[in-house]
This record gives sequence, C-alpha cells and structure tokens, in this order.
Amino acid sequence: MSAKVRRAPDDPRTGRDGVTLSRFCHSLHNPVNEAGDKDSVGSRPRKPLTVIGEVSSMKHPKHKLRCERGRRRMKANDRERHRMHNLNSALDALRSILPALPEDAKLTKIETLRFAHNYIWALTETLRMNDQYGHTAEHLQVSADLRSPSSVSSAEWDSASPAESGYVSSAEHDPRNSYTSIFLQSQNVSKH
DNA sequence: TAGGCCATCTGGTCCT
DNA sequence: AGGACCAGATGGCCTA
Repeated sequence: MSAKVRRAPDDPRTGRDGVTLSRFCHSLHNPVNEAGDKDSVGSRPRKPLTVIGEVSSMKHPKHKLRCERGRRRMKANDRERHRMHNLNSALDALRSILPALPEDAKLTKIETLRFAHNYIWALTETLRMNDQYGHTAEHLQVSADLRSPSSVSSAEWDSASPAESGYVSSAEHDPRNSYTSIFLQSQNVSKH
C-alpha cells in the first residue's frame, strides 16, 4: 500500500513566498546563486539572501521592473497554491461521501478518484438492475450494502474501471447476476 | 535506501 | 493584462 503523508499545518513548505520573492529578486542581481538552489527547505545550504526591501539597487528602474515581475510571480504562486488547496478540499469532500473506511486509511488522490469511479459505477449498475428486475428484498439489501460496505478495504475498492476490465459485458451477458455478484465482482477487477 | 505521495514553484498556454 | 489551468521539476516525509 502507499505511504500516507501526514504533513503538519506548520510545514515549512507552506507560505514560502517571502523567501521566494526575495530570492527571485536577489537572483536577478546574483545569477550565480540561482543554479542548484531551488528551495530554501532543501538540505543544501543557501547563501544569505537579500530581503526585498533591502535591495538598495531597487531604485534603478530596471531593477524595479524585475522585482515587479517577481511580485507577479509571487501572486501567481499564491493563486496556484490556493487553487491546489481548493482541489484538495474537493478531494476531501469526495472522500467524505465515499463509503466509510477504517479511520486511519485515508485514500490517496488517485485512490480516491478510482474508488469514486467504481462506486458510481456500482450504484449505476444497481439502479439499472432495479429498473430491469424490479425491487426485491435481496436487491434492497444489496443497495444498502453499496451505501455502506464497511467490510471492504480501500485496496479492494481502489481498482480500475469495471468496464475496462470487461466486467460490464459479462454482467450483461448473464442477466441472472444478482446485485451481490455485481458488487463483489466490481471489487475484484485488477488494479490499473 | 528506494519508491510512493505530496506540496510548492515555475513557465507556458489559453481564456476573459 | 491578468487569471486559470496545466505539466515538469524539485525536494521533504513516510513506509517497506
């Protein structure tokens, strides 16, 4: 299984723009410092950087323009960070409506997407079969299972599309398949 | 230690 | 012009 990254809220990699911008402006004045010096958090030592307000040569129009570019970059970084946070929030929301999993088993991004894909597929199949055969006690029970398959591990749910695996066609080929078998088979498709 | 996952930065492209 | 989106690069953290 994949490693689950647990990053503290005060992770040093958050909110680094102050450093970045100063480095950006600094590197424009000191191009040598740019090579191999991607991130201040890295293990490689970094030369002390000039804080943006302390760039004396900023008075020069050229340098002012360059740091204006740096400020735009900083704003773009901020937007990008915000955009990715929104994306992660959406993923969290998606995780929250998926069937319950063991508390410490947070799905990765790709697992969440695959899980959701399969879950939607299973629900769709349930509806389709309901339409086709009508409601019975067994069907309703399976529908309930679909809503809360607490006994299903994330690894079992995290699988490639049932349709891609050829499962759908086989299910259609044998209309006697119960919802239970559909549900179980949907979990047994191979990964990727 | 290698590999997986992740956050962030960055430059390019497209859209409004 | 500025923002949104995207993909590549980079480096940290964690687990096997």
